Amino acid sequence: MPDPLDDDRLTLAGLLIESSVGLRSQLGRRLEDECGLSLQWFDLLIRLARSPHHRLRMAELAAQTVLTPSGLTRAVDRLEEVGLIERTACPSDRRGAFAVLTDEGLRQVRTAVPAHLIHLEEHLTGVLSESERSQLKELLRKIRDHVNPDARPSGELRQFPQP
Amino acid sequence: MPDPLDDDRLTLAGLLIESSVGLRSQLGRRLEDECGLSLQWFDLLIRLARSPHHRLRMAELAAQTVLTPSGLTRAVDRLEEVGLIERTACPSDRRGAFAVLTDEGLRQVRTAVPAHLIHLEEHLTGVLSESERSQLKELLRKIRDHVNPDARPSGELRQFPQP
DNA sequence: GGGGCTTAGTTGCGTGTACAAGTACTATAC
DNA sequence: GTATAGTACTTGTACACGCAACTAAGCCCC
Repeated sequence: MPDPLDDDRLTLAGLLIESSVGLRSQLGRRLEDECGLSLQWFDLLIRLARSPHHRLRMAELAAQTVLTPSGLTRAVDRLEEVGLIERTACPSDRRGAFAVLTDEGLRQVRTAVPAHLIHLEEHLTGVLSESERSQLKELLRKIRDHVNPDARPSGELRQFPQP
Repeated sequence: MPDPLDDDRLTLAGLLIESSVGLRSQLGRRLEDECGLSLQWFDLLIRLARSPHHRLRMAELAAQTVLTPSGLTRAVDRLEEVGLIERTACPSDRRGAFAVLTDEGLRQVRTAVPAHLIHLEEHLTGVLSESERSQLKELLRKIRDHVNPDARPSGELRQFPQP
């Protein structure tokens, strides 16, 4: 009788989590050192940068990221304080708010992205062949779609309804 | 000229992080509801359970988990308070401390693991075929070993020097 | 058009975390 | 053998996060 403590699925889950946490910490350190942006901020900024008009509703942004709506509110507060994003009211729904990238915010993302791509290459894609990368992408997409179906775009540009 | 914002590597990194975060939040919720253990605690307990004599040096445990030494100290404090683990002095190095699973701690892990395996099956391995699982495992192992070479065992039982 | 119900976002509060400084011990050098 | 450097862990402090409760606005339906 095999000990359930040795189950293979535990290993797989452990590897997934360790890879991700390890990668995050490496990328975060590099980005912080070289661009003065936390990974969290960079993540929010780049998602806005990739969206039409450089803006997204708070709820959409929250769904795409690691944050709860509450966490996003504070994060956006901080980003607004340093002038990288702004809030604007939604004309068609007065409850809603858009987070909009400022010019300075866009400038910072565009500066940070090339550095980030280098880090990515060093810490992630560098150890994988072309075909491994696409294998991994498909496998992870399955998992992501299953555990968090709301978080569609993370590179896959989806069709946003124009605001 | 392709926009660097659309680079494929960003997608891959995003998928990895989203998968892991999504999985963690699903697993954490289930485990909390059904076993009264946070994923953090479960992670610590299971690592001890898989180690010889059900014990590990604080530094080793910290390296294997998501925590810094400081974070681990508090986490172990809390686990000690509820009687799931204990600290014992290291005879050969009086600076060091072992975290040791108590009988109650071991009991709780052994109770939680079967439930956790079911959750794992539902949220992770269920969407993958046998061959996809082993593909994914090898890919992730490469990444994990690259981003966090200290975190060897997460299923791969390594040979510990006997204390 | 005024009750109920839902949704979008924000705030109060407790908890958990990391960073940096501190303590106690070990190892190295001379 | 004693000064110096390094290691293993712990504490002080500050901050970011999630949960739950709240406000405000939209939606429905009679």
